[in-house]
Amino acid sequence: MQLDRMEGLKRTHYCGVLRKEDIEKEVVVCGWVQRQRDLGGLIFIDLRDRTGIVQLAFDDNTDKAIFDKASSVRSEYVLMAKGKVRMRSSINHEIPTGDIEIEVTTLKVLGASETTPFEILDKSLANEELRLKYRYLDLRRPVIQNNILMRHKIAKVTRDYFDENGFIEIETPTFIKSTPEGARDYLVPSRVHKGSFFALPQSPQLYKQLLMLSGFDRYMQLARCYRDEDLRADRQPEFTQIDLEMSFVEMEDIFSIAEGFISRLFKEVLNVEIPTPLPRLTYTEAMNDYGSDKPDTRFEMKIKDLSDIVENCGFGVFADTVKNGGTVRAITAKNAASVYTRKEIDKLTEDAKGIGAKGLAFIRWVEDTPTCSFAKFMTEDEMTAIIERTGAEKGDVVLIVADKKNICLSVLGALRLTVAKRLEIIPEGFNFLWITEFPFFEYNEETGNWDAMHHPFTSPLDECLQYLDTAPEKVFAKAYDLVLNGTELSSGSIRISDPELQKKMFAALGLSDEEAAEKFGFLVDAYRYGAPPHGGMGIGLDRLAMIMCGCDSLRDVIAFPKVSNTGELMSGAPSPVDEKQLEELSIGIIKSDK
RNA sequence: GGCCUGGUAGUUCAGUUGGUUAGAACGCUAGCCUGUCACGCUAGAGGUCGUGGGUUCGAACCCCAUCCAGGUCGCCA
Repeated sequence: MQLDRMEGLKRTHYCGVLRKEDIEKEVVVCGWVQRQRDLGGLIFIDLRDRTGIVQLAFDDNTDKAIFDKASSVRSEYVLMAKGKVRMRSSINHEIPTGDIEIEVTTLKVLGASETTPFEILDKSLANEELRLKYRYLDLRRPVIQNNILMRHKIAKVTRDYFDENGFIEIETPTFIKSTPEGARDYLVPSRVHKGSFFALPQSPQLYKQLLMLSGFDRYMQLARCYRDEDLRADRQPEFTQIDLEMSFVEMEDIFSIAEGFISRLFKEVLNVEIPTPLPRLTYTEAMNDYGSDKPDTRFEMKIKDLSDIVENCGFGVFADTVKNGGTVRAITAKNAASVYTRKEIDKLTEDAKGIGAKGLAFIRWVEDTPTCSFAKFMTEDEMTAIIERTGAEKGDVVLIVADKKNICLSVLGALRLTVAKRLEIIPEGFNFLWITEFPFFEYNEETGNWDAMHHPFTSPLDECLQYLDTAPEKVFAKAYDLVLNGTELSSGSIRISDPELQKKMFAALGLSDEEAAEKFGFLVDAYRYGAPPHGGMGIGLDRLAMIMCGCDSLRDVIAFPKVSNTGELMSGAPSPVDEKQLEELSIGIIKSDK
């Protein structure tokens, strides 16, 4: 195929912007062929660019040469067309440019295309694996282009907002010192320092804290972050955070900056009003009511504690659990009895067992009186009390888990989501929620140690300081998460700026001075030279874009995403490298039998 | 690493109890067609049934292993 050259021809309009008002104008448009319709003596071509589609018209009687060229054009050819905008003889009400078409006088074929592996349709019929292998074609689809465009708008509004509020964007390094805490690091071998490695940052955490000590006062960055852990629909190994840190602030100041950002962002990008201040729940409330530290509060279905009712009942599973320090709790699924048949509940039970429950007791209220498998062990008063506590009515299903408190709550929290999705009772919309007062310590059953739940630089709540040495479980942190529709969007804290307090925290975590110096030496040193009170947060840009675009997967809002084995299907990364490259780095590959 | 789901034409899928030549739609190619817009009509090409092994007279179908993709648990301070 002989391709044409542009020869000085300039685009005057994007395809999707032409309207009735442009009739009689000479225009030049560029784009890809969505479809060519050859009617015999008449050809129509839908030309597509990132703004939309416009129809090109060719008539056999007007110009035979152009007509023949148009007839040779195939899907996804790249064209440049000059011509006059005119009214269509039959209007297409489905598209914005449906009133007009371009009577083409100059047609240039700038790029030919082989038949694509899948059709470039907005509602693609091809599966994701194929689309990711040919991601550059997938990215031609308007729905994906709109997502990428919205992501751009989000980034733009973010920079505008924080700039207007005195934040300075500062880039922090992406080759940094590896620290053993947290997620697994991606490592980059150093050629100069043989046997030593850089790590890619999991977040700019330490650097942004140092920037506060340097006096930059308000910092933000659209920061690339890396974690070498397994993927999920909402987890990619490389991702972007709206990272920020502020000096001379307390939690409330950070909340109000973040809330101002959220409401501005949703107004500008989606024209949606987010009322502020955003609602808050403490970690303890969230766990007790919803069995999750990132509850989806768009629907109720709160967890109810039945322990006091069943403590002395005749049903051994319940009574023994309570007597052994466990708990018995329930959720009530309204009007679920028709969906959740015996068989369906059995499936739920399997789900529950899969996530750690020993079993699932239930009440399925179909007839006039509630019935359940354990009723024969209960007194009438106990049953009445359970019905009253759970608020169950005819048509409802009550799911009951008896176990250690943390298992019981997390299982019910998971079931709550499963059931709500199945019953389709989750309303549309954007439901923001702060989770506050996280526990500082987390008991590690394997090691018998108390680990930091957030990170060791998180400030404890002032009123908890007295329990540091005596009762770690009573110490809560100035740490907070921002949750949107049940997705953890952001995590942040007020940091410790007092070196003495930091020392105490390291001690409480079982770190000696030497160990602390070894792991965080430069940071600990820095705090000895005048540290302002400061805190901040990191907001997941990808997750935010995903929810704002109404997508279920991060892959839909990332131009070139990774798949579940952390690879990239298009380029085939990661890949083996030359022996020579490894030699320069003094790296050998250990062959494993597995 | 565990569990669940899927892999058949370029694409999306169907494929009965294991039984003759593995089908449909879209796409593609060719021809016809002057107002289409998911154009229409006619004809045609197109398949290692993910891969390897096994059972069987016979496997897309049953068994085992393995690869790939998705979801999820572990993991993600």
